[in-house]
Amino acid sequence: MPPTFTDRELDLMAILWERGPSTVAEVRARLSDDLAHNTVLTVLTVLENKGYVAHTEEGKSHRFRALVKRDVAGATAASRVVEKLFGGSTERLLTHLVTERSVTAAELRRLRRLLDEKLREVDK
Amino acid sequence: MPPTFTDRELDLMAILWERGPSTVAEVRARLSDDLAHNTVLTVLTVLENKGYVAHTEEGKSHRFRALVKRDVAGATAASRVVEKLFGGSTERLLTHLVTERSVTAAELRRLRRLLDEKLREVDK
DNA sequence: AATTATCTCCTATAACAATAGGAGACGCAA
DNA sequence: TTGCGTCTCCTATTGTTATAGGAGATAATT
Repeated sequence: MPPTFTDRELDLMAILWERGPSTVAEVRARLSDDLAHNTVLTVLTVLENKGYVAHTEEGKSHRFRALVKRDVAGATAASRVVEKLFGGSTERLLTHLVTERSVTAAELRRLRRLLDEKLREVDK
Repeated sequence: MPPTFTDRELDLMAILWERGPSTVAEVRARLSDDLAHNTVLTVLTVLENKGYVAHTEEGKSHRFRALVKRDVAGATAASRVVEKLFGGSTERLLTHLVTERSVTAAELRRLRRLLDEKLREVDK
């Protein structure tokens, strides 16, 4: 039931989330892989059938928009990663992200502030 | 090139990572879905063909072990989630995890310590 | 008006995912 | 020694993913 996407579907969804409602041509232009126009259209139609996007007519073409919010999809995906790849430990994923991926000092500081807030909330 | 798994494959890999080298029967016992013995065997064979697991004979049966380390697979998956679902921002995923998933006070504190270390390293 | 580019719609195909049955080997219990 | 359970091996089915060609409409271009 939670929204889940195949690799290619996710590529397209990412584009819709990033630049908002888009036509096939627009999506296709932003796509890193060079797919046929029809291929993109087909994938979008599949996503539509699954209820994850919808479209409105716009002249000759269709403008597709995401119906699922990125955070919702993100939460689902994050859960799965935590469960299956980090042994169910959110902390382990957090640690991984902080140590293995590049995070700027500013981001680290913001995150620390967030942790402080969280901790205050818990302690009280 | 990076190791990537289908849903079902990931279920099995998770078991191999958790309890180490296992026979089909052992994997099957730990599996939450009730799959036929042969189904499990087939998936393990597929994983073997892909080079992600290997097996050694053990009496009548085979003992399968993961060839890919969980962290490696985890890093790959985490990258993908960050790129496609959190707009490429590691910070956003971190924030999501801290605010939306249950993390204990102890974990928060450990994480804060980690951040402090990281920051000291950067500032210096 | 004729050509060209661009769309959707319908249809198709190859590859892979997911699941499992039956055959035959092999050890163990009765 | 005759089954019974368990195992791998081979094979198969159904569904989904990934990709796209051709037809026909329509808008833009010359």
